[in-house]
Amino acid sequence: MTAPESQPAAKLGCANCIMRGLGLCDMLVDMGWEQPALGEQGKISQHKRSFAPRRSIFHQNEPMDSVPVVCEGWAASALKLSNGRRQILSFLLPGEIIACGPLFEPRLNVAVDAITRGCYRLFDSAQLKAAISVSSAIFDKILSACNDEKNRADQLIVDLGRRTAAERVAHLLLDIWDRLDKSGLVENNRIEFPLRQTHIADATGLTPVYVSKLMGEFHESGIAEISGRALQITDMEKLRRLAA
Amino acid sequence: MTAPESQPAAKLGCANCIMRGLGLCDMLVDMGWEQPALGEQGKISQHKRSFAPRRSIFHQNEPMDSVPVVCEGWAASALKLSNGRRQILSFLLPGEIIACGPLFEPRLNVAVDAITRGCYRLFDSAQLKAAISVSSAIFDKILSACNDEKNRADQLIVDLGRRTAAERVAHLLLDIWDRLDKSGLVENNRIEFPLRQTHIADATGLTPVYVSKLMGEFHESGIAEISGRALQITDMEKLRRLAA
DNA sequence: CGTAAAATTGAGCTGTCTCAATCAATGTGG
DNA sequence: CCACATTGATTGAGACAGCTCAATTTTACG
Repeated sequence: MTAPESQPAAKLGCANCIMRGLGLCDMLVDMGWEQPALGEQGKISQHKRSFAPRRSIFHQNEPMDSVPVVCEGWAASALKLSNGRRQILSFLLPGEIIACGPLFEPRLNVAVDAITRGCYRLFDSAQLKAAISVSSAIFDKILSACNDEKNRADQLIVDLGRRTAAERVAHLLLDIWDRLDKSGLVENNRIEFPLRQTHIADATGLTPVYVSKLMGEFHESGIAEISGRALQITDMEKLRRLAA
Repeated sequence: MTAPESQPAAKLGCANCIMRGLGLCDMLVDMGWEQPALGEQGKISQHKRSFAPRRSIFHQNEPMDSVPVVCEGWAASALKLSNGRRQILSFLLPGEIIACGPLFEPRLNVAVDAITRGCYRLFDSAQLKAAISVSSAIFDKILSACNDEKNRADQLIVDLGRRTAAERVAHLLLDIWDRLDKSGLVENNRIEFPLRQTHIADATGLTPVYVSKLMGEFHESGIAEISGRALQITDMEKLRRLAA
């Protein structure tokens, strides 16, 4: 399925990213990706595809020669084990690079699952690399995005290795909260929050059943609550203290 | 303390790395780091420092404007929590880059602790970046080293989130085994193995006490054994099966 | 409105931790 | 080269955080 695309939509047709001031799309616009220096026409070829909720978007180790970026909707990158278990590595919010891996090797090292409906774009790896070596601004932007990816991975490692279940969940909620906050998506102390408890469990190394119990406790003690498709943090200070 | 350095020692004075065919030092030699194109004199400035066993080498978030590389000895990169717990992110073997972080931000995002005695070198970040943008071979080598870092982090995340204690330990042993094997450092089915059980515990998110019990079981069932400063794998197939 | 997906609840179990004591190994100074 | 000091490993008893299984209710969605 290809989403309808009527107008140029802020050059890249990635209006959403630009609106939200996030990530790669607007970077490529800002950084002059249209310069003739960058190749024939100066265009970095990119395709737009949409995805349906709960569907698999990419399989683990799928061959891939471009860098995928979420434009709308939420997704998760994960690794899957032979016994059917999965570990979510990170939640992918609109505007975020799904994985930098394909810049350096010809495949995607993770699986990507859709959470909501949405769409993504593919930026050709070779052309991106060319752009990187031409513009030191693009170099910095893209590579520090990879670096952020690594830093978040490290944080998750500490969480899983050395924190209790409650701390991990608290951390996850705050992480997502803060990311959306930066894009001005907090309204009335609430954020859109389409994650199911299964997602939280797979991201924190816990069981859905136990996540349910923890969220129940969070609710009881007036810390935070998920309902509808939204998360409300009712006692931020307590939550931050909990996350240590 | 600065280690004595009598001869040029294979250009970079990093004979050990070169001998073992590992990592950054020999890359810089191979890739023509001496080309005049790379700057005044074409030299990437680098300093050599030694470290004592069990000492802290770098503190978390220490300001840093160069990329550190282990030349001799073993070290570990870790994150530390306020409650005194630590999570080891990776073990650093001779020739390996300690962290790519300083290429992209002016500080080291992790703590680094020595395991054995040894030494490391610092390569100036700015000069490295210049080298990267000049040579696409250096670009590929360094950035795919960062990419490997990320891939290993992802593996660790799955381990901590979705595997049992025994599986994690098995994985760790095999990981180190395979890395040393690639450098031809397996002799008589044994490798040098200077890790204490505390290190294994901090890397796997377990307790030293429990690691001791697991290693006891591994020994009992003829799978693997640590003694002296060496690891011997007595039933590789069983161990690999255990690691799933 | 009906069906599938998600959340909740309770009972019982187990993997891993804590605490504490002991023993072995390693390193240090006299 | 020995005696001591320090660091690391082992063992056992008991506790508990988080899991499994299974039944039930709630929510989401075509």
